[in-house]
Amino acid sequence: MNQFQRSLPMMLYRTLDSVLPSFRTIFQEYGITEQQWRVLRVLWKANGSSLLVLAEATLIPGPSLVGVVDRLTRDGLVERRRSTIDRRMVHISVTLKGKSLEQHVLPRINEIYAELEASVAPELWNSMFEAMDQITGLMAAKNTAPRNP
Amino acid sequence: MNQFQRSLPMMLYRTLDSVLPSFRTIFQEYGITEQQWRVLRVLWKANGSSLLVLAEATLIPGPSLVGVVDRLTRDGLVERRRSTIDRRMVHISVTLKGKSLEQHVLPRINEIYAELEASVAPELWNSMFEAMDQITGLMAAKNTAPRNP
DNA sequence: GATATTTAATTAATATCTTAATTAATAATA
DNA sequence: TATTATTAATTAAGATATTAATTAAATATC
Repeated sequence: MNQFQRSLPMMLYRTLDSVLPSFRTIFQEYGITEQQWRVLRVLWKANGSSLLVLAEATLIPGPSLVGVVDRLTRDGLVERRRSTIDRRMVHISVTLKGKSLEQHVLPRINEIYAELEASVAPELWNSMFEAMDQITGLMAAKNTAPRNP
Repeated sequence: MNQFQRSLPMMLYRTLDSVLPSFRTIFQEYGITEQQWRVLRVLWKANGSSLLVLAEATLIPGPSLVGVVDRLTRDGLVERRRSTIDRRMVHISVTLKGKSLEQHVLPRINEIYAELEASVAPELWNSMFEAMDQITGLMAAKNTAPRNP
């Protein structure tokens, strides 16, 4: 494989492409998308998060998140609530229906997490995470670099 | 950070999110998108590839690739050519305009590849790649598992 | 206290992804 | 050969990404 195929972005894309189908199979059983799962996954632990907080926690860009929450609302899984303290903010909370998915989906997903982790030697797995942490940290610092005033 | 944030998919997404902006800045200078870059990057080395081959090499799904090639054609960077041997196939080749981008874009991108690789200790970098290779290989095997006839 | 600046959410426009279905051509088989 | 199956490309429909602009509310500044 050539330089391009072994570049960091392509390696990351390829790895994602290889692992996502296993998760998607499960999401489809419950009629949700991968992005909807991510939103629910955060709300189960941090119900009532604002859209901005949700965007950061799910890595879903703001403009996309609006649509994701629209469809979750349409399907009766979450509710929008305008903040009374700061009326610019919108809090999202799960409905009973949205909450009830947790006990069904989460165990299945955790199972796959475990399978994946078990498929690589622990030191190798940890090295991979450490490398990604370093890269993410470095790039984040780069994008917060001092700017001309 | 909790279980979810440290899951493999989220780690991969986060890493991609951290490195892609550096590349996109460059692509924008030349008026191309990240996907268009990937197609051109392959064609520069393997001109005349079929759509199917391009899809595999770029990791762009077939239906998306049709649109990407449409816009590359619209912008005069590539051309479609129906195969005379097997008329189901379409060969894509770069125009002079598309070829000329190579010497401008490629060095800039390689520079970033080098910066990224230099930001992590070599053994750690290699471990990360090895881990991703293992995972990709394992999942690929899983999806090629024996099926009931 | 009026104006300017910043922030959270949203909209808009274009591009891409995902899944399923379709079309056209080739290959396989009775 | 006629039929069936397979393959390459495309279309279709809904969901998401990307970038820029907009709206409304809160803060800052004078």
